[in-house]
Amino acid sequence: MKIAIWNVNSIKARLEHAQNWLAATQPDVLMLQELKGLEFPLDVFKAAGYEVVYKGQKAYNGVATLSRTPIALITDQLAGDDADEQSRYLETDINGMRLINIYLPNGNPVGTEKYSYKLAWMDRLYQRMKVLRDQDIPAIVGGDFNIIPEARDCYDPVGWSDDALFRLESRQKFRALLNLGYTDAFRVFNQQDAQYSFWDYTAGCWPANKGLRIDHFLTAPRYTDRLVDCVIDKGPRGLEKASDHTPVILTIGA
DNA sequence: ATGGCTTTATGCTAAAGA
Repeated sequence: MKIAIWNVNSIKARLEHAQNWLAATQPDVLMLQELKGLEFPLDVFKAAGYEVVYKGQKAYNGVATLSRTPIALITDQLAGDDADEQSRYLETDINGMRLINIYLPNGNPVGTEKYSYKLAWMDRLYQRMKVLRDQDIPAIVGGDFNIIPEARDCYDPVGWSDDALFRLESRQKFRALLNLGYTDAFRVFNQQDAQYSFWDYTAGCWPANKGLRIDHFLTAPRYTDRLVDCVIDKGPRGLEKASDHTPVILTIGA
């Protein structure tokens, strides 16, 4: 079973890329982040053979989960803050698998309410992932975590040391998720430096491979045991009018 | 190098992203 994640930075702007990539890659599930709109082009993806559950938002955020088999929506709200109106969370059940699509807040600039929102959001995610673990509901959490886990996941770790994506406080909260028993699936298969999923649009970052690894899959032990592969597909980032993120693909066996 | 691009919006400059 192939499960993919991709921050498309506007589904409207990336519609053609997404269609072409789906047709070429044929994942069973695709979890999209940063739709950047209230509407979602359902018809296009239904015609391609995918069921869609999504939660949009005007201008910002937005997540969608596409599947070739039926999707049941568990919740589109991350527990812990009823006043949170940002569309960043989609928890679904697909064939008995709990799949959670997240767009974790960026958090910059540090020291603002954006940063405290990020940290609080990570605490809420921790609580949810703990509840699922304690209730023996194995989950796969995938998406744009906006977290650089380690120095080898960043082209300039010193320069990024006080950024909300890499500062110690953020990384500690990411490690706390792992220490619940979840695994950063990519690192099961690849120990190399400079394996990035995002490259800034500004001049030279993509050709110079100045990137970040911030799009992740965290797997509960039951799924970690079944991991077959986890790869970054750099292809889409090299296209004209690309998203600044590229897809990551998880393969899981029976 | 001080975001050097890219996207969206009760839009034509500002805000957000990472």
